[in-house]
Amino acid sequence: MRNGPDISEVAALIGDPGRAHMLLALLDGRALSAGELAGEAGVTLQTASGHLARMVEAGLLCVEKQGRHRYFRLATAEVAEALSALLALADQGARRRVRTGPRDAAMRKARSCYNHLAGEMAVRAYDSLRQRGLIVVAQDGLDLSDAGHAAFAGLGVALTGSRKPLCRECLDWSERRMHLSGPLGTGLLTMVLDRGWARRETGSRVVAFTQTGEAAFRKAFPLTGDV
Amino acid sequence: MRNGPDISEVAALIGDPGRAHMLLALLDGRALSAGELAGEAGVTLQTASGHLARMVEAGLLCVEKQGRHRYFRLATAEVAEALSALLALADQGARRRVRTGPRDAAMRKARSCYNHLAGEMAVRAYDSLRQRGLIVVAQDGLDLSDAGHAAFAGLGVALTGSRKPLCRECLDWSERRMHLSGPLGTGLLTMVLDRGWARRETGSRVVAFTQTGEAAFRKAFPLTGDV
DNA sequence: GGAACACTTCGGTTTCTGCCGAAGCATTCA
DNA sequence: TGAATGCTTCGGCAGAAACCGAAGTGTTCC
Repeated sequence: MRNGPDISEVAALIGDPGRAHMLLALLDGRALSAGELAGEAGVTLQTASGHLARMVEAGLLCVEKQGRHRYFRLATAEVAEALSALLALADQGARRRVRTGPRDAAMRKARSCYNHLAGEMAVRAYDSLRQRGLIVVAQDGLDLSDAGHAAFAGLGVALTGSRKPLCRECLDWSERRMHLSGPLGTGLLTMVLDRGWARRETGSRVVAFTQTGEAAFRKAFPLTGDV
Repeated sequence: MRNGPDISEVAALIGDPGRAHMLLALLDGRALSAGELAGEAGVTLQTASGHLARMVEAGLLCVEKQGRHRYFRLATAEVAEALSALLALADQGARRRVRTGPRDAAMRKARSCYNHLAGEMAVRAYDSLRQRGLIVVAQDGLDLSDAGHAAFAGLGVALTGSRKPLCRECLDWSERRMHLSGPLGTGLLTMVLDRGWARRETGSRVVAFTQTGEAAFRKAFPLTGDV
């Protein structure tokens, strides 16, 4: 008998295997059509349609109509954060029986989260920026210092548009550390892909770095203690 | 059709209104008996017992047997984090219809989260410590600098025990900012209560500061820009 | 216009699970 | 030892919802 927002409604929505599959498929930030999501969840189109309608109604997803397709994506960064937190929980629960497989190694190293970079490489970038004073704690979140602006301009990351909530922190479920999200995190991911330092693995959230790409990334985001 | 940890299982568990009520009741970090939790959820004892058994089995809760009572508490900080993330989601969903009531003002100002302090006051303490260089980004999380150790000793916060993951960051669902968790966050909360700067409001997570207590807190954790 | 396609809505079946009454353990107190 | 208390287990019921077949809406292509 308590007031306040009702967790159980959202949680129950995520609590259906079909819907959970769809949400996880969208966690990399891309927009997928209803048909693709139905295939992902392993249900028929009409079942998926019902699920999607409910998730849009609840504010978990947003829709973009394009011709005879309807593309769905996660509505807000909060949704991605909640999913990440639940992933960490489920992971912790499963960790008792099985050891993390070799397939997960690539996921731990680098993957896309919502629309930014996550994993070891993302945490490295975050720590490097913090250490070098390129991002600083501001009144409402993190802010990019002047030197930081210069550094990102040098890397070819465009940071136009509203610069108010330029960068945010996001908890990393494999590293249990913070990494960058927000426009800055998004710009970082697109930069890495544009430069060919890494490419998305089809059908998964893995972001696979090339050997030279990883070296370039490490050089761009040095940490004290590096060789 | 995907591998990886199964979110839906945990989410479905949290997705039942009764279980969600119990979990939220435990979010302040205290241990409650099965009977108290049954009352909280508004169900009979035998129903609650089933719910609790399932949540323990899933690793959401842990039990401590004491005489003929069984006390339940959240198993890990990850559970509290996931609940906070879901709270943020549910809050965002509800924000469309109703405006946040006056009762919520106290919650926003200060409340207990798991076993540490959250809300505006907690964010202030975190920012102050960051600004003054008393906590620094370390290899695996945050670390307390030597000056930080001295400062906390001066405040009477005991920091014995394993000092490895001394402080962690935790996302604040009302402020959307980081605040302290971990031993340091716990110590902060107990210090505030011990000194009589604030007291827990019975039956809620609100931590109510006294007028002098708030002034003392603000003095102990100054921010540039203060009067 | 008609066919193909992407998706939604409707209706009915089936499965799941939350719920409580009753009975069963375990612990404490007299 | 017996009664009271706190909690768990069992069994059956009732409501919810996930699912798919079939039919309907809107868009594109020929």
